[in-house]
Amino acid sequence: MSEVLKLENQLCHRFYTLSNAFTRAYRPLLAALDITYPQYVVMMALWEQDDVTIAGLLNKTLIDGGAMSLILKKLEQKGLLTVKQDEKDKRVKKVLLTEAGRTAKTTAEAVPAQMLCKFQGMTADEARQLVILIDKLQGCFQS
Amino acid sequence: MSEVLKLENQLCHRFYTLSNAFTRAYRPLLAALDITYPQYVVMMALWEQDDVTIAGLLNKTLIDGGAMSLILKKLEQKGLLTVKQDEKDKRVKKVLLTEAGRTAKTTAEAVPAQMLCKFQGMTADEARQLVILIDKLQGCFQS
DNA sequence: ATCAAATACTTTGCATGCAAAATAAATTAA
DNA sequence: TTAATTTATTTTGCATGCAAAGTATTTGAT
Repeated sequence: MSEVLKLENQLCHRFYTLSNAFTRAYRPLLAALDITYPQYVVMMALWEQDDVTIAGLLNKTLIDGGAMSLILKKLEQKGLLTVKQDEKDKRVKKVLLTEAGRTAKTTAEAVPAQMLCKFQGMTADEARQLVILIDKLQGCFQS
Repeated sequence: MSEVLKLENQLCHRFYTLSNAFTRAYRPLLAALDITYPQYVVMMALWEQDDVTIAGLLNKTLIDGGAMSLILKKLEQKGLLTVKQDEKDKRVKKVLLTEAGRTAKTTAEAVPAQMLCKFQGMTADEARQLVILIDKLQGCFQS
């Protein structure tokens, strides 16, 4: 049997599995905010920098463009943000946090610590090393 | 600004991003087989071990149960596998590769090498280290 | 033997992710 | 200036992923 096609030898399958595991693990933690994981990613981007274009959000989050349209509608319905057209360039839309959206950040501050609790099996050094290697892999896709 | 909510500090976002990048990168490579990435995962599992139950496939691939039902239907339509009921326990279904399914493995053998071409930026040692650390992280979710 | 609890799968409803087509507006070229 | 092209965003059609509900079949307990 060829080793190259064995599932346990696939780096891709590890990322597939862990990405899904993260999404599932975040769900209960995000229940207090009533948002999904991708919506949380958008909110994190906005908490860092407000009043950005949708293209800017796409670049930062690397979320699919089609999905972003829906996600922004959902977050707008929940009252966490608003979308306004740019005055100068009517093609462009700017995304702004509402007061509720800014307030939600306080609730969200508790989330990362809760997630970190699950990772007692790893040392801080190992986690740092992991990030370095993943970023190196990430670089392989850009080029 | 609290560092804990910054997107670039999130391990989860790296997995999210890379998992999606893998799926996109596989698409052109799997075009010859006319299957999607999750379908490829199922096929890899079957090429390793044939005549398994659906529960067995779920355990091995960690694909969602609901999704698996659809994926097996698609692969059956494509003529790569068949599903038969177990004689002894009628609740159980066994998944079998067709001759075309087994033949497809030959075509698939070329895929891993093509994917590896993209990772010239990483040394084999770094890749090994990455796998070790990811598996350690994986362990955190099981417990 | 009979009924409740456990198993193995499938179905459903909602939320993306992906690629490609469609819109609308701004920019560039002729 | 007008038409062709580019840019920003949305829409569409298909394929999952997730949780929960639904089915069918077996096993277990009384």
